[in-house]
Amino acid sequence: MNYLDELNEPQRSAVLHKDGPIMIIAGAGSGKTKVLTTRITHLMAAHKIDSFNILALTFTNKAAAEMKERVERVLGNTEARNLYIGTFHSVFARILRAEAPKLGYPSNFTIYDTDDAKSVVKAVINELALDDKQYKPNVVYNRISSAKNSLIGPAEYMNDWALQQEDARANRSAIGQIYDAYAKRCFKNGAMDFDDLLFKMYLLLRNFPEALSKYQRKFRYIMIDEYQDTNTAQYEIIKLLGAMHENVCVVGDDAQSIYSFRGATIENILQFQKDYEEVKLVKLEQNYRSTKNILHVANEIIANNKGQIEKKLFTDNDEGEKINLVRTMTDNDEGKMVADTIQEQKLRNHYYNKDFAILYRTNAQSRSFEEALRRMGIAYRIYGGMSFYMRKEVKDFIAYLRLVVNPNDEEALKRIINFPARGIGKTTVDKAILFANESNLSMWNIISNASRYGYKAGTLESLDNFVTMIKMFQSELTKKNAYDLAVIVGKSTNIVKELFNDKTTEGLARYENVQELLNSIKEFTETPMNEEDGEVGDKGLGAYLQQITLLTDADDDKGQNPDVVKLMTIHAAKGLEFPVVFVGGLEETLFPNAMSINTREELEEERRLFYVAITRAKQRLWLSFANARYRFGQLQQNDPSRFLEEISENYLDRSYAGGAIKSSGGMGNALDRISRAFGENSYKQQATNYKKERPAYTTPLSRPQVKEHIPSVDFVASDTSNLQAGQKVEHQKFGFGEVIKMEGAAHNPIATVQFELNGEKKIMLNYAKLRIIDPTVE
DNA sequence: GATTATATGGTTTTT
DNA sequence: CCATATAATC
Repeated sequence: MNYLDELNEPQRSAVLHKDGPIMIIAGAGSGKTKVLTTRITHLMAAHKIDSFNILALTFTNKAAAEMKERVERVLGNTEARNLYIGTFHSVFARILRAEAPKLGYPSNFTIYDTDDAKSVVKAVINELALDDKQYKPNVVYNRISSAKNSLIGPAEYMNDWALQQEDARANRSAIGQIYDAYAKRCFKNGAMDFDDLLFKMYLLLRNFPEALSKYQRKFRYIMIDEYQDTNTAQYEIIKLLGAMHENVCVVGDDAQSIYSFRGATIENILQFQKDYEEVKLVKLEQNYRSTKNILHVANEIIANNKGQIEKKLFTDNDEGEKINLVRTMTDNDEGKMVADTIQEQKLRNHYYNKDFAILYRTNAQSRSFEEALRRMGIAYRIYGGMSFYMRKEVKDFIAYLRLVVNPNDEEALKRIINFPARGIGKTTVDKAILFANESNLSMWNIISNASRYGYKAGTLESLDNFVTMIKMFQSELTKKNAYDLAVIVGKSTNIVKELFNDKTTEGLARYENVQELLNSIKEFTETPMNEEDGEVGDKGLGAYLQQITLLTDADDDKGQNPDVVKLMTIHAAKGLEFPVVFVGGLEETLFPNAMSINTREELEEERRLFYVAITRAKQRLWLSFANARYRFGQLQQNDPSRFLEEISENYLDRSYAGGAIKSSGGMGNALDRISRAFGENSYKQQATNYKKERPAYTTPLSRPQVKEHIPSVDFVASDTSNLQAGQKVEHQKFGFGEVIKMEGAAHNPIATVQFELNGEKKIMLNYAKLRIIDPTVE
C-alpha cells in the first residue's frame, strides 16, 4: 500500500475516510485528482469494494479518462474497467438508454446537440406564428435550458409566477408555451437535448422508486469532481443516488467556480454540509504546481472576492520568475509577441511546443495567435470553437446515420432530405411538416406514406426513392456494424463521391473530414469495449451515435501530433496545467467581459476565471493586453483590464518586449512614436496612463518588407532534392511562385523562384522549406 | 426548385 | 470579420 506514502496529511485523511459523506475543498494544484484516484484505488484494494459499485462523475471526458487510467495503473489490473467513471452527461445517457422505456422514450433515442436544439426551438417558434425578432431562438433556448437545469418542466414554468412576470416584462410571455411545444416535439422526435440527460435522469429517479433503489444499491460509493460547478439538477440527482449509503465524496474549489451561466451554483457546496448529519471536511491547501510568485499573484487576485471559503494556499516550490506583463499595439501584435516569445523560450529554456498554452476569454481571440504561430511554423492545436462533429459535412453525414437509427429524428431528416439535391424542396418539406403536426405523426411517417397526402407525381417519386434508400439502410442495421453500414450510406448517397469531385481547397478539406469521420467509426467498431453484462455493448450504429454527441474535440488526442502549442479558452483549460502559460486580451470589455460587469456576482466570476487562468501555470506566466483590437471587423480601443491593477507591482516584470527584441531604446520606441503620431487616441492613452510604461511591443522593422502570406493549412516541406525549373512551389513567407532556374553545387542547391507577391528570390534549398504544389512537370 | 447576390446581425464562457 | 437568412434571378 505504498501509494499512501505519496500523500500529505490532509490528502491521506481524505483517502482513508471510508464511509459517510466527505467534502474536500481542494485549492488549485493541490493534487485533487490524485486524491480522488487514490481513494478509488484504496476502496478497491484495501476495502475490497467491488469496482461495479463505484461511481465517479466528472465534467469532461478527458478528466474521466485520466482518472480511469490512473486507477488502472496503480491497481495493475483491468478491474478499473468496471468502474462507472464518466461525465454526468455520458453516465446518465448510458443509464437512460437502459431505462428509456419507463419514460416513454425509445432506447435508441437521439441526443440533440445545441445546434439541433436551437433549430427545433426555431421551428417551434415559427409554427406558433411568433415573431422570431421578439423571440430570438438563442434567448428562448437559454431560458429553456436554465429552466431544465433548475428542474422546472413546461407546466411548472407556465405556472411559476415569478418566471411569468419576468417574461412578461421582457415582452416574451409566450416562452412557456414555446417550452411546452419544444418538449413535446423533442419527445415526438425521440430526442433528448443535453439538459434532458440531467432532467430525465432526475425524473427517472424521482418517479420510479424501483429504478431509484436499483441505482442506489449499485452505486455504494459516489465521487463527484468539480463539485463547485454542479447545477441544481446535478445536485438533486447526487442527493437521490447517495441517499441510501451516504457514501458521497465531493471535491471542489469555490474559487474556481466558473460555470454559473450553466446554472452552477456555489450554494451546492454550502448546502452539502447541511444535507447530512455529519460531513467530514478536508482542505487541501498545499499547491504542488506553481512557483511561489505565480501562486502569490493568484492569491492576491482572488482575495478581492468577497465571501469565500477560508483557505490559504501555499507552496514549497521555487520562487520562480516574475510575471511578465506585455502591452501591444494591436491584437495581431499580441499574437506575434506570443509566437516570438515561444520561439525564444524554446531556445533559451529548452521547452517543447507542448509546454506552452495560450489562454483567452473568448474563442474569437484565437485567430491572431493562430496566424502568428502558423507564420513562424510553430505547431499548434486549437481546442474548442467549432468542434469536428459540428462541421457541416460531418453533421450531414451523421444525420443520415441518425435517421437510419431513429427515423423519427426530424432534425436529421430535414437536414438531409434534400442533400445531396434530389428535388425535394422547401415546399414539399413544409407540407410534410404541416401534415405531421396536424396528425401528430412524425414527418418520416408522412413521407413514407406520401401517396396519401396528395403530392404531385414527380415529387412522389423523389420521396419514394429517398424513403426506399433509407429503408434499405435500416434493413442492414442489425446485420452490419457501424463502419460497414456507414460505408454503404456514403456510397449510396453519393456524398463521398461528390465531395471527392470538389477540387477546391475547401472541398478537399471537407472530403478529408468525412474520411476522418469514417476512420473514427472504423476505430469504434474495432476497439473492444468494456460494457457491462447484458447491456447493448454492440458495435452497431446506434451504439456509435450514442457516444458521439457527447464528445468534444478536447477528448480525442489520438493520432494527433502531441508536440503542439495548445490554444483554448480559460473555461476549457480548467483542470489542466502547463509549464508556460500566456493569457491574452486582458482588456476591459473583453476580460472582464462587458456582458459580466453589471453585478458583483458576475464580476467576481470573471475574477475567478482570471484566477483559474493564472493557476494553470507551473513555471512561467505571461499576461498581455492590446491597445486596440479588431472586433466585428472594426478596430476598437480598450483600457487595460482592471484585474491587472490588483497585482502588486513588484511581482510584475514589464520590461519584456517579447521574443528576440528586448527594445528599451531601439526599434520599439521609434515605432511607438510613429504610431503615436498616427492615432490620437492611443497617444492620449499613453500620455495619461502609461507614462512610466515600456513601449508597446511591435513587430520589428529590421526584416525586409515582405508582402503578407499566410501559409496553407496543410503546409508541409516537400522533398526538394529533385526540384526542377517550371515547378510551382509555396514558401512559408514569400507565398506562391514558380521555379525559374536551378543552380549551385549538388550539396548546396539554389533555386531561383519568381514569387507572385514578392518577386524573384534565390532560395537555398538546404535551409528553406518549400512545398511543391505540382510535382509533375510537362 | 436551384443557384447566386445581398443583407443582416452577432461574440462570453460548454456538456 | 464571418456565417447564415432572405431576395432575386435563372
